[in-house]
Amino acid sequence: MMRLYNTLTRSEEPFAPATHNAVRMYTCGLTVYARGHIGNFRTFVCTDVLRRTLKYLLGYDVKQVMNFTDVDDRTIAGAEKAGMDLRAYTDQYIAMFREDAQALGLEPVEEMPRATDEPNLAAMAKMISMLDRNGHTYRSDDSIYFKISTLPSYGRLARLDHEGMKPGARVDTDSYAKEDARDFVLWKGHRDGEPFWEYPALGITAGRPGWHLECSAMAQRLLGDTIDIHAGGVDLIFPHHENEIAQSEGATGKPFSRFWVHVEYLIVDEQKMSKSLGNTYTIPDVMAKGFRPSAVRLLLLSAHYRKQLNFTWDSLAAHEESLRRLTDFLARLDTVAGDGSHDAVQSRVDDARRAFAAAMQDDLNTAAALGAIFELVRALNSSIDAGDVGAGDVPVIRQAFDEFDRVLGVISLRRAEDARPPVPVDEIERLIEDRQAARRRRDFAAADRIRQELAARGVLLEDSAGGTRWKRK
RNA sequence: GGCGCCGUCGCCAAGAGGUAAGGCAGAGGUCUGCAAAACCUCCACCCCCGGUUCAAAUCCGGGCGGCGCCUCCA
Repeated sequence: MMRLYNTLTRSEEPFAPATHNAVRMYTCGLTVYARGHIGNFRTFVCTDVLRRTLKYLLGYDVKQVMNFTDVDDRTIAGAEKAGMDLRAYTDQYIAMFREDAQALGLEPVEEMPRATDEPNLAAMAKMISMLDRNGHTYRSDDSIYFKISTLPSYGRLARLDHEGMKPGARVDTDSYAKEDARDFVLWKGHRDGEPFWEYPALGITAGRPGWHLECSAMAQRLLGDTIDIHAGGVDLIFPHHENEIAQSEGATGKPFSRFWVHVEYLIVDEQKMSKSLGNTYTIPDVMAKGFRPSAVRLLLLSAHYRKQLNFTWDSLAAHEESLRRLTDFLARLDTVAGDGSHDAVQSRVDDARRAFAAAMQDDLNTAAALGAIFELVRALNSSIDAGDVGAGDVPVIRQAFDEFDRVLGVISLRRAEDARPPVPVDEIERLIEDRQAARRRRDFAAADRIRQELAARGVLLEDSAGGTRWKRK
């Protein structure tokens, strides 16, 4: 059974879904007022690996919801500034998210709801009316607030004591009128020029949803009252997730999420990467510097998800190299010539599979899992050199790597990139032919020239006994 | 003022009582027309000081240093 750290209890706990074999998982997605940066994507890559571990390693069915926040102060301000309709404005960033998600090999999740989709707004309105009925709300200045004092368990996730945040704590200076500074808004009263919705039958006058409400409502609508895992970045623990719990549990009286999983920050130059600090890099930024998304994915998985990871260009370059080691090894399997199969190889592969699975089940220890893979690579490279690997072993080895990669999703990603080299494949193949002819007539100057020209265009050639292979730089 | 995390080789990073995985970089070697790849060898008393223990990178106490949350934020 997998062990997973639960922020709610601040400890690792054995994880299994509450019902049957199906995991219901919600991930807080992106607010679509700008292109997501690789810090945002750290969370999404980690939750993707969690999802894949649950699915492919543990055999659960996974139903995952990841939302887009497409109505809030920033999206509204951005749309206004751009002179665009809110929906059209946020569409752009959703499209970019999808591009980047694909580039990083994120497996599509089952649902990607937007806050402003009508069924979601209706669900939010319904949730407010449930909170009304349970006495958790009040109205002020056309807005609707959640009254924290009505919910004694408030602050349990973030471990905040109700009185604790006094001197030095910055107080929310929201211009909406609240009875208590710590109360939060469920529904913001309509202001000129802003989009609004209303549900008079439920006593909800013109306005728009507060940020926290959408996640509670959409999670409930699409996954049910109690879900198995709720995930997001550590920065969401407070106030976002705390408030989600207040809303959902205040409305239903049932526990909202059994596990809370939080991914630590990606930092850059020893500071958190965030849009407000202006130190962000996006996938296009990374590609413009000549790096590939697969290397970003590997970098993001190179450290445990609950530890801060300091992003540097040097470490991205290092991961480009280590990924190359992996793909070089897999390419080498094609050249294995010997016959038969070997027990020693099989058991070495089994050891690695066990180590990999154990690491992933140990609170998603991707760094240790990668260690197991690289140890296997060296052992098998060594065995190949010694002639101790036969053609009969190759499928077993490939199967193991397929298994690793279904979970980590990095090798297949790199292979997809490799399949689109900067020089057309038929041209590469023709040049290899030309070069082989030159080598046969021992015209090494001509052969080297061809290799250098291709290298300058981003394609490397490697000679071996079995022939010449090419790869992307 | 309150709460929390972290400090392991030049860089990245596992390990969480039994004597330091892995990747990148580096040095020497084998192989090769050359190059690349690959392999072999080399490359760490785990921030400091105390304590507990037969045994501590791992536990406890105290320092020092870094980061984060309590405000919008993945």
